[in-house]
Amino acid sequence: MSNDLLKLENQICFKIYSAEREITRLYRDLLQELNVTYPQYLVLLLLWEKDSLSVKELGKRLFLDSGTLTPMLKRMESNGLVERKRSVEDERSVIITLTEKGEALKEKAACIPNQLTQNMAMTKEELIHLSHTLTSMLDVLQNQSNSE
Amino acid sequence: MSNDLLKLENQICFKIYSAEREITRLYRDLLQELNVTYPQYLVLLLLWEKDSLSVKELGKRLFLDSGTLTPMLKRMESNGLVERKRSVEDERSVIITLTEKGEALKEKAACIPNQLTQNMAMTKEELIHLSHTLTSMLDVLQNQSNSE
DNA sequence: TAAAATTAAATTGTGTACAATATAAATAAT
DNA sequence: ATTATTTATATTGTACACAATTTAATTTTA
Repeated sequence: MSNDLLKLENQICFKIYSAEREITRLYRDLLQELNVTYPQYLVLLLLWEKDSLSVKELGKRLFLDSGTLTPMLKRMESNGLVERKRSVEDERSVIITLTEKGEALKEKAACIPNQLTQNMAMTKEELIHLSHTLTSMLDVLQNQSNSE
Repeated sequence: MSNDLLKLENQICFKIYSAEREITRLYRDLLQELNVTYPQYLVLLLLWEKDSLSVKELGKRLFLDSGTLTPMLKRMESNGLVERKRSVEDERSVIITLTEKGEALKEKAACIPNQLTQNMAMTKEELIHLSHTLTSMLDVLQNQSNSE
């Protein structure tokens, strides 16, 4: 393999690593008013779409385990955004539901995607192509980690 | 703006967030033998290229501040990979240099980019295009954060 | 040159991530 | 039905990441 290609791949990984932090920073600014972090916002997005999800379901959708989710959901609970209740049918499961305050944040958050897209300053074509590239990359990477 | 576009942008940010973690996981597996993390590997890459860099210089290249670097470099020091010494010319600066052990890891790490590229399973054309897209995105985002 | 401003690291505190392990509930197997 | 296995969370410990503040050294400025 050419040295150029090795360097290129190194650069791409570093760029993805850097891009993730830049995007998190963008969201941090926009989410400051809502007093939530980007991962917490991701949880809210799922709950706004369909309230009442188990920790397991959230973890499956966000690719996060209970070691990350449990303390995060407890923080969201103590901030009054969600409630955590053991499922009646299956006492192993914990069901997360939105409080009124958590539900109400949806309106406040409505402007965020718009602002973010403006900050990213990419054409629709670029966005679509990038999305496709990342999807095929994730398909490969996530299948690797699931089939271990 | 169309709702599709808003959703698309949401998805892209989440994909970048997910891709970063998948790549970190790939590196975690490959770097396990070297007993370093991906951010530590990034520091080593810079030092292997040019030994003796200040914390400030490392932070500038990696977009990390002393709050992240100081404890990380201390861990690398206690693992015997680098040395930390106050600069003689400017006592505010701390200069990081490789130990023999840190220098020796370079050989062991030689196979990593190759293995990683195989795992990413992308064509050279895709890699180049992705690199360009991320570069222009980072140019915009990082200039925003620097010009605040 | 003495005071003010700037700079480079370090420190403190909060919030992810994740490996490894523990715990308790549900399901499968004998 | 009892035991074994699996499953869903929780816990523990390590390592980033970053905002905010502190400390000490260097420059700038009055």
